[in-house]
Amino acid sequence: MASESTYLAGLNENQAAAVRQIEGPVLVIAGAGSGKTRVVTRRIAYILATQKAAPEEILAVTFTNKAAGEMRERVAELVGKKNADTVVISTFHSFCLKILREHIDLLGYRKNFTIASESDTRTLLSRALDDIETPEEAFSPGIFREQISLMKSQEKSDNFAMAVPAEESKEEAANREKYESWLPEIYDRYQSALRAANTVDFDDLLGLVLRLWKEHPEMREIFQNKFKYVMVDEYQDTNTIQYRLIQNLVMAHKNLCVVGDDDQSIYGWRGADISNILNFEKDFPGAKKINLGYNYRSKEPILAAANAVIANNNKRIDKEMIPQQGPGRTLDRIVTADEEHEARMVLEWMQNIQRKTGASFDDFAILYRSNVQSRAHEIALRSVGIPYIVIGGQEFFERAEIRDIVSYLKIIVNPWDEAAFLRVVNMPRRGIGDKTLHTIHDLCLEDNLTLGKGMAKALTEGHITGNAEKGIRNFLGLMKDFRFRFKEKQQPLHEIVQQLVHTIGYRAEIERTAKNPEHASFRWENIQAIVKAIEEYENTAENPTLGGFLDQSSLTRDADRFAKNGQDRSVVTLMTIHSAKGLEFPYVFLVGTEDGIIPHARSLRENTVEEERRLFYVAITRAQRHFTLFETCSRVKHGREMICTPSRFVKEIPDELVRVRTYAPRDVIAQQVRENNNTGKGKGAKKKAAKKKARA
DNA sequence: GTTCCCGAGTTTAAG
DNA sequence: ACTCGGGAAC
Repeated sequence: MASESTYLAGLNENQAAAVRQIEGPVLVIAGAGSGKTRVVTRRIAYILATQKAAPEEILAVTFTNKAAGEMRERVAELVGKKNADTVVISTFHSFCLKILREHIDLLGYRKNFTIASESDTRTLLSRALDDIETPEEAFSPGIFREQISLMKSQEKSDNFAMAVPAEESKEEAANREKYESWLPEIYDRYQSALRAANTVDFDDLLGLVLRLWKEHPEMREIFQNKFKYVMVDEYQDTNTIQYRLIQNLVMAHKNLCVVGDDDQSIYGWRGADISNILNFEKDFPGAKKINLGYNYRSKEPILAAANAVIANNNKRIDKEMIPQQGPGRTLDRIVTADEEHEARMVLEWMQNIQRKTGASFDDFAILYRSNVQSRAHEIALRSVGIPYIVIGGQEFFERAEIRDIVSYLKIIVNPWDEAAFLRVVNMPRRGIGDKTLHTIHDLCLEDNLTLGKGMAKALTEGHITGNAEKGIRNFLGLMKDFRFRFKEKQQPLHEIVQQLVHTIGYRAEIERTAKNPEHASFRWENIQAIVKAIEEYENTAENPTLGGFLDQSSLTRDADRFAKNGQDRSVVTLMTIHSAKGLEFPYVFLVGTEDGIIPHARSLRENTVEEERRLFYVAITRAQRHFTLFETCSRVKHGREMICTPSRFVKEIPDELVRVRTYAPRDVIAQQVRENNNTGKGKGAKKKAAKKKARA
């Protein structure tokens, strides 16, 4: 192990101060591009060098797997792989999952619990809604799901008040009150359903650890003693539960270093509480506050634009990043006619830059506010054969066929998993429909039975007959058989899964339901990919089990996967601004810079424009060399063509920092949109022809 | 009486 | 892509 001073080399004064200050509470304000990861990784190495803690006594918590992976890699460069692998570097969710796997029985769950995916929670909520007394009212499960998640992440399981929008009509207020009045019952039913199914949702993962520590203080002590130094990355994004977890953990020694930037707090919608970072010095009296202050990433105009925009926020720590990369090209703002035109201009612009600079595809990122925006750009890129990768959006583990197989595996691991059961009990179809499922469900509710017992009862008491009975028996037999095979461990996991796919006749099912042969082979390839993924897991995990694979896949999105493995060839990256946080690219294109896109329409209703501005700030600060804004004059939303106005944030960038290039006359296009919408049928060739003229 | 199939309208962001 | 509602098919 090198001496302590080794790890201070090459750092600026404040960075070094943050590394050296290992005792007591420390708040590091790490603006965009300030060398945050460098500071955290050096700090870990520094602590090790002082020999005040062993690697396994240091905990670093991040929000994403990607951040954890990168941190681990860079710690390894400093102190070697063996040490780096022993330091506990983990996301909140996987940290908590590990604890629950060992101790959840103290809370009355079984240790083979499964993690409910987002769609699982939707299934359970829909069921709960079916069960309530007044079915004539139309409820959207999504609103309950959102609200329940928010309540859980803010640790307010008894406060059912929903947020009141800035401007709320009488009708909206009545609607909100209707939801509020049902919320306690729905919450209760949903939570019982999760519990009965021996499943936990993502929020429970954190909440249950907190409960464990509260109800079993000796458990908390174990972890308090284990971790002598704790670090939290992206502290501005912590929600109340995460805040309480960290507080509980460091209570005794207060050796806590949090790193964050209030200007990059963009997860308020999922319960992140920016006051956690704003109040840190109050929470931890005597805390050292260190502002990293210098930006090593972006050229001057980029940073100047970002600084100017973010200055319009009221709730923030006043600060301005100081550029270290020298002067550069001003920003460009490209005004286009519609989405297609925008996508073509992105191509043209990219090729321009490539011709002038020789930049590779890897150097470009196309960022957008919402995943739906990616479609137009994918089509355009494909049309000219430019390789690209879309991060996020429809992810591998979210695909229907993958979820089917995963659901089978979940039931094998956890026979009570109702959401998984509902998904596949009739897939491929076994003649089990709504009626049969309701019969079973009602029996379970009535006598408080588990799924398996309810089914057994339904069969023995003759509630289910004919095809449905055959189907259920068939399904139960199948589960029993495969549960046995997995338990025996005579073959590798992936081979048994392959057999499962074969036994249920999934290939035929795909052929039968696919719209065309290409679709069928695509879906079949996905199935092969998951078998491959299991094989890969078996080859890398220390003690591979089916449950272990499920845990891993529940907490990993393929965005992380791609980031880790890297790509052999150079590709353009497409992703949301949210997924781009923490990344940097020489050339960044932000598309759809219109009011209603960013700031998102919903944020205008709900009065959360400051968070949207931070999002815009995050987008700008991803760029190293050059930043380009793209906007359109018209856009099809919900099947109707709409006139767009430039994002208010674009107007907040000082004129001298932007060069505007208009490739479509806004007023002419607005007029056309009005005409098209008036005549009713504006879609198709006619409209496109008119647009082409406008551009010419 | 159930289950199956098809077309319609809709989706803020992530672990 | 996913959920719904109506109507055909079993």
